[in-house]
Amino acid sequence: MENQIIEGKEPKERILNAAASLFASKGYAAVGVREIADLAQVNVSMISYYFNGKFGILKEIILRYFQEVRQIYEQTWAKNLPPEDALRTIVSELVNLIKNKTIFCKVAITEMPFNLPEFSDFKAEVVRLHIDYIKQGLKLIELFVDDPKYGSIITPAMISLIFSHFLFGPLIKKVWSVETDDEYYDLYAKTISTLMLEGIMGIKKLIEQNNQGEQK
Amino acid sequence: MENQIIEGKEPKERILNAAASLFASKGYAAVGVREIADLAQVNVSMISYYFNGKFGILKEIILRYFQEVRQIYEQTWAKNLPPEDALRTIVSELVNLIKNKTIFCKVAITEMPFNLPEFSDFKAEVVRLHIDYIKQGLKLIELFVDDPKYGSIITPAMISLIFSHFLFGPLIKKVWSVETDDEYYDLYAKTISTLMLEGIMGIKKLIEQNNQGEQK
DNA sequence: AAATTAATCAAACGTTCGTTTAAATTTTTT
DNA sequence: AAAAAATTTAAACGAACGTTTGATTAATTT
Repeated sequence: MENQIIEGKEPKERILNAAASLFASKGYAAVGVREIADLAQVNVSMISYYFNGKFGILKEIILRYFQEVRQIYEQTWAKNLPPEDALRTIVSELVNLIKNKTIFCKVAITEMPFNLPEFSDFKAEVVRLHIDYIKQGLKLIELFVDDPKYGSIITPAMISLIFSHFLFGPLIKKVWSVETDDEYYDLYAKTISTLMLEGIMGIKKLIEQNNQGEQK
Repeated sequence: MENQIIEGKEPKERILNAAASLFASKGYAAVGVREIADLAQVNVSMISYYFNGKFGILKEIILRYFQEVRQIYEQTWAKNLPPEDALRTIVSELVNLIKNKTIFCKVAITEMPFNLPEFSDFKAEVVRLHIDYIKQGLKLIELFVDDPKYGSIITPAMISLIFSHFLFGPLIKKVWSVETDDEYYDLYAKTISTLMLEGIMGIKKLIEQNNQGEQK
């Protein structure tokens, strides 16, 4: 992930892209505003001018991420697909989103587990803002396995599966090198969705076996 | 994740625990040494005395994590289990490790995607140090699906599955609340390993179907 | 008990942090 | 063309950063 000088475009977009690149590489808190300004080739006070401060950049990135994800969900629901196809489509579209906007998505997802004070409030607000389609996503899982306990396990699992290559892939890269072209990401999406679906079917079977065991 | 004042024990352990708690909550870079010292009830210069500085704490945490994981792998190989049982055991043991040492494991795993300069060298060294059992872990996946492309997808997927509840669970908690007792984590381990195994079997089938398709 | 080592402490160091301020410059509007 | 608005700039602010330093205290060794 090279931190190339961000050229062209408007200063605001340059700041956003520079910051995203740096946040994805080092994490939000480890990046200073002067570093962002240098990379974006702007004056440091422009960060306050355009984004009301450093945190404003992070907010913008995360809002954009959630907006993109929302769009994918909404477009998939609009197709009225059967559950399996819906899940495959969502996974495929999400992988595509992450592939095309790796940096933005990585920033959003890697800041999720942290509870910085100012960030907590914002995170709660974003979840509230998007709660409708998050719930619809959960309902999709419930079409397969209708039990909150399993749902609460499977939903985070699905998120992390989709992101797994982008978060942990580089670490494993030390062991082998695989060409990550478009074909790879197609295979990735197919593999992840297969893993999800077959896994969920296996869990469903497990539950049914347990229920039969309990009826005897 | 409450940042309780860390009492008792030796100062060194108190610093370690305080730091781990704060790193897990906010990320390494967002935590200052004075905050750690306050929480651990020590003088700030003791961080340099005992750990040679802030980064030394992070190194210690990550080394301990990898050591624990290594132990799990080694104990599992020593049992000479069939592949399915081996995978289930590893998942179950890893989930248990993370449950019991959530904070330490979370710190280790959430810093993985970042490339802080001093951290990159250390990360590369840790991977080199543990490369033998990392490779054995990859071989376990290859017993199911013997193709580097799939292996390079499935292995990060397995890591992220195991951690999914601990990273993204709190976010989903806004939607529903589930009692996370010991029974929950047993179910979690069983669900994750089932999802993995059934998913891998599904991918295996997919590959075989593709190979049959290519032979015609 | 005295000497040595280890642990703890307060203060300081040099640097960096994000934000603010007011002036200068550029762009847009009248 | 002049006025207003927007953008950019350099400098400064107050705070925080991680580490170092040397003194003090406590623990261990002789």
